[in-house]
Formats: sequence, structure tokens, C-alpha cells
Amino acid sequence: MIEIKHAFLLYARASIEYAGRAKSSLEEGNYLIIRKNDGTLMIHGASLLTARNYQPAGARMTFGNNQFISIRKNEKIIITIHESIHYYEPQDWSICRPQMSMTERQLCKQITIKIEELLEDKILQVIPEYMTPYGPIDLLAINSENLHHVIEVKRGRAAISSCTQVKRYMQYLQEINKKVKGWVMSPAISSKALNYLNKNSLHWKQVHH
Amino acid sequence: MIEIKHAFLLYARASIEYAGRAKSSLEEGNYLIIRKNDGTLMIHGASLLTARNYQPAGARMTFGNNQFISIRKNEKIIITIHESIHYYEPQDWSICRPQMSMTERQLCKQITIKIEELLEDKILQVIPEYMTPYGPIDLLAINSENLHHVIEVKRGRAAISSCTQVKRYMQYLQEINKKVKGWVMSPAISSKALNYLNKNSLHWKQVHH
DNA sequence: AGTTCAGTGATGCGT
DNA sequence: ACGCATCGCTGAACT
Repeated sequence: MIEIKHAFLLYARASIEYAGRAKSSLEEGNYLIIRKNDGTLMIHGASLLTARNYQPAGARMTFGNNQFISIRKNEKIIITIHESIHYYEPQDWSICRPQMSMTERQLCKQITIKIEELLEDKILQVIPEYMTPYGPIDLLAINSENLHHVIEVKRGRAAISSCTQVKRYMQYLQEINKKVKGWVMSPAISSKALNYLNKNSLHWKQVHH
Repeated sequence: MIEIKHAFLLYARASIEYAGRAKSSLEEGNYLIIRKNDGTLMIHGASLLTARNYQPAGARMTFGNNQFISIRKNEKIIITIHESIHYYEPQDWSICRPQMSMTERQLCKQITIKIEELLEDKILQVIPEYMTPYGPIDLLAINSENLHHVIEVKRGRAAISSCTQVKRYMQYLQEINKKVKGWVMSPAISSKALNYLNKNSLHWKQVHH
């Protein structure tokens, strides 16, 4: 029973048992097993992006008796190796992460700059991430007559859940006696969501990256 | 410029550009590049479960001039290879998927069996996945007086969004003049969600796997 | 093709 | 540590 600390790739004929939040077993076959030195474990099949079984960073692994056992909190994966086909240990594996652009945060900033044009209203103040007991409002814009514009921003296509978010925040502001108007702002919106907005007197404004 | 159809693993010094829904660039370093023959592409760094860059099944890849280019719909990844360190092509890679248990579907079945005990009501009919224009209701239970119990089931800890789901479904049933009562059933629930339920006259019932 | 939701979601940021 | 929102979420089921 040896503790494994290093990263490796193993292509092997194996079978896998998992138990934790859920439970699964994967029948014997050829799989790609990847372990990173932060504890991450992935067992990949021939198709799809998502691993057949996995454990996030922090898992601890041991090997003995042709079995890898990886444990993290209440979750356990047992990999039984029937035949090892290809093994490799990557060296100097890079830790870098990609630099992203076009995120929701950036979209919020662009909206803030053009806020009066988008709302067609004279705005005194725009508060990002305004905290309520029902969660944070992406953008809260207040006009000269103390009308509160509740704005939910989505970087992709907005769905019904974005509309119910707005309603929930509006409900809170109404509870504390504010006048409110609700908005979803996104590059696109599903037809069902648009229908729901209309029925509930909410508004959608198209915005672009 | 060759089209790549097969699966391979490549550990290489590379740099990556991605553009699509978002945009990113990953600086030169050693990464593990995995391609499956369904088009799946992953570029993995030394840490974390999620790939640095990726494309799901269906992407088409070409190679030429030391660059892999993978394209899927409006999204493009360019991998520039500076140095190839290790290369392998897995054979007879297994397509099997794990058999899961303890899913939400199974929890719904258990709830259905004990429905009268949980609701403390005489139930004539339980309909799973009852379709509405606002989405499907996990379980709809109807009593002898035509009261409709709207039940949202969560296999983990329920959050506020589960409560707004219930409210949305109730809203629809009220629009078509049904008497309704709303429930969240889960092994656990967040305090904010519980608070929101109480304010909105909804109910939570603890259920176990 | 469009839209919804489940997920062992994962991951990051706040308390 | 828990709670919560985002994600290039992915993947699946259904219209």
C-alpha cells in the first residue's frame, strides 16, 4: 500500500467503483486514467468531455494489490487494474490558466457606462452587486424620483430563471417600500423567457459585448 | 493541412488561443492535449479537474504548420506546438458509461410511494414531470378536493432557486384556476431558502435517500 | 433547432 | 468551513 503523490497518465484495462454523494460502477474496459499532483483524478472513456468518474483537487491516492484507491471527504473511487497498457509521468506540467475576456463582469461595466441610454431614464446612481437577503442584484440603478431599476445581466442567452431572479429581487425592494422596475439585459433571450417577462411586466433590453 | 479523425494524447510545450462565446489565451507552457474520436478536445494544465481549454463532441480538427485548429459551431481553438514531448494513440478505447444510483429520479419514486404520509393528505393521483409552459413540475399530487400540491425535489441541499421554481409553477396553476400548495422536498435546505419559503407560504419537507 | 433541468456538477468569492 | 452565483458549464430529454 503506497501513497501516490505525483502526476501520471495510465491507459489501462480497468474497472471502477465509486461511492459518495451518488454511487456508480463502470464495467471493465480500456480507460484513460489521469492523476494530477493536486489530487485531481479523472477516468476518461472514448467519448465526451466529461470524465466517466472523477475526483476534484484534494483527493488522496494509494496503490496496492492492483488497485488504486482515491478518497476525498466522504467519497471513494476504487480502480482495479486488470492490464496496464501505457504509462507516462509528465514533467514540468504547467500551472498557467488562460486569460479570459468577454465575461459577465465586463458586460456589467459596459452597461453601467451606457445606463441612461439603455433605461431611457435620468439615473443618479448605479450600484453593482447590491446585496439583498434574496441574493445580490447585478445592477441597481436609481433615478431622480427614487425609482429602483433592478437589472439582471446575462452574458449569454437569458432563460426563465433569469426572470424569476429579477422578480425575487423586486419582491424584496417592494417589501421595503421602494418603487421598482425590472430588467433582464443580455445579448439574446429565449422565447419562453420573453413571454414570461411580458406576462409579469418585466423588461428586456438587448446588449452586446 | 491534414484533417485529424483519430484519438490521441499529446504532452507538449504549446500555447493556445480560444475564441467563441468568450475569448482566452493561454501562455506557452507544458500541457496535456487529449483528443477523442468524437471530436472532444481537452487541454489540461497541472491542476484542477476542468480543462484549461476544451471543445465538446462534434469539433473538427486539422493539423498543419505546427498548429492544431479545432472548430465547432462558432468556436475555434488554435494550439501552437512549440515542442512535442510525448505522443500516444489509445487503441480500443472503451465507450462504456457508469451505471448510476441515488439520482433525483429515484428519490422522486421514493417520495411517490410515501406521498400521503409526507403531505399529510389523502392523495388521489401523483403525476411525475407534469408539463407546464413554465417548465415541468417534478411531482404534482392532487387530493380529493382538487387541491394541487406542487412538489420540487432536490437530491442535495435546496437553495432559493428551488423555491422560485415552485412559485413559478404555482403561478401557472393559479392562472388556470387551480387551488395550490407548494413544497420543496430535499435532504437539506439553505437558511435563506427556508426563510424565503416561510415568507411565501411555501413548505419544506425533509426526505432521505 | 430550441429550451428546459440535472449534475458526484466544478470553481471562485464572500461570510 | 458553509453559502451562493457563475460557467465558453456539459449532457440529456423533450418539443
